[in-house]
Amino acid sequence: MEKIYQTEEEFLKDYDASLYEKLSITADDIIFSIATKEQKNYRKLDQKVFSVLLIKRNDFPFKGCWSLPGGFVGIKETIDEAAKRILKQKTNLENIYMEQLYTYSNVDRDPRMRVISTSYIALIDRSKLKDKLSQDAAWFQIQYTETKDKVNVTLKNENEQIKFVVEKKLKEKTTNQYEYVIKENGGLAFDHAMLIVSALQRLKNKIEYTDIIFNIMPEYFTLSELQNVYELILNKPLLKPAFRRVISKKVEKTDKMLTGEGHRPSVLYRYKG
Amino acid sequence: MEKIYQTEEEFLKDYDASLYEKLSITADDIIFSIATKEQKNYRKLDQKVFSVLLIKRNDFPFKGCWSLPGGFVGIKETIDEAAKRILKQKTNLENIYMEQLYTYSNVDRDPRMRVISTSYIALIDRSKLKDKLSQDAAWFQIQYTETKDKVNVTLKNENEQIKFVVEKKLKEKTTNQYEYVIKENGGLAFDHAMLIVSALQRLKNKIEYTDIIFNIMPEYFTLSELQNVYELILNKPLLKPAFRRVISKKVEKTDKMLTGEGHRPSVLYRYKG
DNA sequence: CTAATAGTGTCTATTAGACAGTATGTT
DNA sequence: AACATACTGTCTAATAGACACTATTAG
Repeated sequence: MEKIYQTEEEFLKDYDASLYEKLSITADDIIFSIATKEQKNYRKLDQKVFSVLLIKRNDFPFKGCWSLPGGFVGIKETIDEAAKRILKQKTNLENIYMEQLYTYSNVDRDPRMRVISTSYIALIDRSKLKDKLSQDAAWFQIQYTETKDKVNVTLKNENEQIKFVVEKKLKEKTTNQYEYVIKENGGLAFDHAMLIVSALQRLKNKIEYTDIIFNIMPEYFTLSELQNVYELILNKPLLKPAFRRVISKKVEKTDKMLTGEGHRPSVLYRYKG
Repeated sequence: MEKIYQTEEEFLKDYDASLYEKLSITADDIIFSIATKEQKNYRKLDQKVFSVLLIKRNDFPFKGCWSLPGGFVGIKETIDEAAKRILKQKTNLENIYMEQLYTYSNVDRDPRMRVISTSYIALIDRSKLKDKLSQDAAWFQIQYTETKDKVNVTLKNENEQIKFVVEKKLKEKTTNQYEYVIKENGGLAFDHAMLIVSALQRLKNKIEYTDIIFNIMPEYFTLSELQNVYELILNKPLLKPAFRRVISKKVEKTDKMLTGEGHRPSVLYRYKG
């Protein structure tokens, strides 16, 4: 016969937490940053490069594959804390912009067992990155093309190239929400090709109506550099006068200049928080 | 000595899933809808009412308190499926607009044990609600006022009134993200006051740049009704000509009219998907 | 006729798109 | 000098804000 509890205290004392089936949860970080690639022509501006951090897996499953940095959430830890801990392990950085993206719960995401994964976007200003990356980690340049129903992504580092294709399926027309289905995963672990595309899309959207971009920029930057980063992430060219008009509300001039570039120097700006 | 695995298959066969500490996950639904309250003055338009569905808890913890509909996610079920199952249990509705909101993982959210909760927003067009609600469920009208750093919410049904206050703490200035901290929870279970405020904010944002509102509207509606719903959710009046100009891209005229209202009849429109 | 809402016209202010021009440091 | 980029001016098109007006029905 079931016992009738009169008070919450009494109930909690007897509560058997093992009654419910449990599962494991991981945090996966999609860490983006901007790097600078020097140009050979002394007159040309240095090119900006948009990249994501990947980890070479040292264990099964997917041993030897590249994957997003991730790990199990401890029993006394929030998912946010786990996401930050993983970021710190790989980059030795703290106080970095992070945002929860989505919680994925497909039953067969992980071949080992039932694992739910919450993904986080992190944006790193590389000038803060003083220490070396953890030795299993590497930056991969992101280049992508997008059509109405497909995203093609190429990730490159000095030695390797990963290409994958994700299909966009309209899930909800009222809100333009898509479901992303991996068509070719290019050897990436788990469903990480999909997580990267989701993160890219989120970043691309947010860049249009928030100031999120300043988290990936160094403290001082020229307006051309800033425009360049916008263009890289949005994947389309912007008109200079319009860009300057709009961005001028968000930034402030400093008395610093960027000189020695083989052409007219430019004023350095700063985010007007 | 640790065994060295040569193939993934071999590794998976031996993998002991119990090695990692596990936890439970619940799905919580924040179900919004619009109802119509008849006016006494025959000339006046019926008033729209914005509401959320709450459940009277029949078990500890928080026995007797109102809470959001929620429940544990099964081991063979995705969180999305759980969220839909819960919605169906309480409203007998399927194919309803649902969207994942956030995953909360504070260690002490639930007094019983470590529980992580993923919240979902659902929008219901009440004309689809043919069956009675489950007997522990009730609609509560939402009214709220908002300042720079606080949200005051009143939930009302025929017999009861729940008032709660949630503080807004700016978490990230670049993206205007807030952390919500419950100041008075008005007797709601768990951290549900906070979940309701988060969902309200998300809805309020999305209504401005998506067509999400049409999920809460019946198939045919007048532009005044639609404007009324916008105003209820945004909590601010809109100018009629501007509203009509903008909304005209999203809706189409039908040949139906709404008559018998004590004044000039109005054309019924439909969402132009 | 009147109350109440439906629906339109228009003026102005603001913002976005496009292009052409001028300015300036480095080699 | 010439190259490459910095930076500005201005015209036009599109959009948003504000207000006043006309139109139509039930009672």
